Amino acid sequence: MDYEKMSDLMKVLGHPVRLQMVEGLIKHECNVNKIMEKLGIPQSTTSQHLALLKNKGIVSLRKEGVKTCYCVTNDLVKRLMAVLTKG
Amino acid sequence: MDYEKMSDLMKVLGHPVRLQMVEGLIKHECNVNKIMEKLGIPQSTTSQHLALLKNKGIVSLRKEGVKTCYCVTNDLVKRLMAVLTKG
DNA sequence: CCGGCTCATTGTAATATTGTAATATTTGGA
DNA sequence: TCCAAATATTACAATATTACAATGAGCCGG
Repeated sequence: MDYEKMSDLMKVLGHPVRLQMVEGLIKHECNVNKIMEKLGIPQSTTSQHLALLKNKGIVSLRKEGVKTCYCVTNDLVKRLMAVLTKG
Repeated sequence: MDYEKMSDLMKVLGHPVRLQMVEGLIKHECNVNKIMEKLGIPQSTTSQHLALLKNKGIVSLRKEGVKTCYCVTNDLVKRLMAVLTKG
């Protein structure tokens, strides 16, 4: 087991906003505006968290005109979230 | 789902040393000296990480004379680690 | 009671994370 | 081309985390 890599993954999930983002983006993809409205946080903060999730390979994005739609594409993260929501 | 609580849990696992500690302490309980030798880190550092794991309800301890034996008692964490080691 | 062994706590410097405002970029329509 | 909406990036202050040495505290054998 690669502790650096795995702990890095856990660290990204170790923030309430990102955890909520990930939970929502597993259910359905969503653009930045919707996410920031849903979570009630500023646009730059939303964008930064999403950038982090993207860089860690947790979410992927799809451009739809001027909008950017994010969704979770990481299977390991999906399995981890399943454990969290059941427990 | 309590995002604060769950992200807090993930954050604790978001450190390579603690992740390795938890993985080991699921398999068998261990005292501080053994842990620090195994991981090759100073005693105070070891003790601090263990204190954090204890405060977050991830590990429990048992005094055995002058030694302190730690082990993982948190089922949710055990399930999360199972996902990490399989994936 | 003194010694050493085991572990916990504290102090502190270095580093990382976070939140926000300000600014830049990209895109599509008039 | 010019504008506005949507998103990304940057800069920076505030805060949190981290590692380690030093010190403190508890337990036992002699």
